[in-house]
Amino acid sequence: MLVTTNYRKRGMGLSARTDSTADKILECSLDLMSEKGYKAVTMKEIAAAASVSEMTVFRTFGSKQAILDAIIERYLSSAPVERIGRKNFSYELEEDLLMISELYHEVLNRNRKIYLISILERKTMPEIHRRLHDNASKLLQRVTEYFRAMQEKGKVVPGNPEAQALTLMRFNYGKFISGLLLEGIAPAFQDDRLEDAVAIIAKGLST
Amino acid sequence: MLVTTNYRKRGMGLSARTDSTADKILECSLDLMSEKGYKAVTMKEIAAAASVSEMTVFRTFGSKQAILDAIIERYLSSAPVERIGRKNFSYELEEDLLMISELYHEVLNRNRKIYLISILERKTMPEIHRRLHDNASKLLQRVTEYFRAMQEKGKVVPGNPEAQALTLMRFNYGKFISGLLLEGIAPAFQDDRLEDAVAIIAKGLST
DNA sequence: ATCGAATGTTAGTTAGCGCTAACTCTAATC
DNA sequence: GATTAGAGTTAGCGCTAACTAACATTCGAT
Repeated sequence: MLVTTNYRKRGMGLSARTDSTADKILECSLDLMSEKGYKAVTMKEIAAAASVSEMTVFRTFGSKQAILDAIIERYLSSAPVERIGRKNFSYELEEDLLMISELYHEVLNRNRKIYLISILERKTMPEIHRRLHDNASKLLQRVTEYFRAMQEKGKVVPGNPEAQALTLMRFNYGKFISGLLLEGIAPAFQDDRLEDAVAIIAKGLST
Repeated sequence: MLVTTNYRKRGMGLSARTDSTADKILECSLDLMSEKGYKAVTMKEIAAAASVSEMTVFRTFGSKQAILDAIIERYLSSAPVERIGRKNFSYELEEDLLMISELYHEVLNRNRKIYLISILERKTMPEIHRRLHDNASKLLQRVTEYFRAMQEKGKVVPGNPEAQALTLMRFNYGKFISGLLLEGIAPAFQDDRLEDAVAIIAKGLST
């Protein structure tokens, strides 16, 4: 009851005061939770990581769950999928596919840690995962439309445009996730250029 | 000290008795841990899921960690990567890439739940993740060799063969993981044929 | 210099979890 | 029929984590 914590009070208000304490706590919590999962992170750990007393964490956010909520609200940016529109296409296949892929990786990387949390907590808090997925679906739709248009122009091989879009996007997703999950476990590949892979896929799709 | 649990005693012995109790516990633990992560699963839950008393779980495995160990030992099959050898290739590009992709998916799906655990616990127990990764690396090596050979035959476009192999494998990985993580969250795509995507990639790689 | 807000410190409470102990029940084996 | 192994029941120990309360300290703005 009346759990209007300090954080909420400020968060709702005109605020915009620096409040680096809450920031630090959020960032450290994001780091920890994306590594070990919500349940496995303790308030003590969070406090220590943020170089703050445990009490401060409770005073600032009120509860552990509230921290996660704040993280989502703050860091899960409804990515710039909108930036892909007809206007941006050059209708040069390879060029466009590279642009799309780069944008997708930008989105994925921006939400890197959120993605990890969403994977770890996909069963306990499916909303997070669903929100990210919805975003990806929108992007897939746009790319599908693009392929449909390109087929009409005779610049892309006939076929189910959604399947074509999926081929491209799944490659990109696979590249992203494998990199994400292998961080600190295996060394990254050298000479791992996105352009090369996109060129292969573009060639496979061109007429 | 002297923690030779019942399980170990039996596991080491000539055993092979049905022992459906231990089996049930292991299976249910695998399900639960692959959904929520090791830490978030309780012994009570496991016992309930296996329709067994909590004591039985402790008597059978001795500890929670021992259950995870048993799961790994039992279910993490060092996959049939070996089944890909020069012998199996037809050196018809599309045909071979499909065969490779199907095999890869078979391996991934066999270890489905283990994969999930390895993702969830990649920071707390990196060995699991590393073992799976090593396996994938071997497969990647074989595929890389294949592309090198095909380049020599003039059947594949010149270029870094590892990059070419990565393009194929990452697509497959992306397809697998997205399906895995979206289980129960989003509906699967209809008309989602592996052959179509492989055909695109094969075309992109062919001379 | 004073006041007040933000933070620290300390000492709890509560609840759940991993795990143990001791006893009971059941059913197949000898 | 007695033995025994597998499983259940109950009680509880020790610990840790989330969270609370009360008091102390710091420090910048007035």
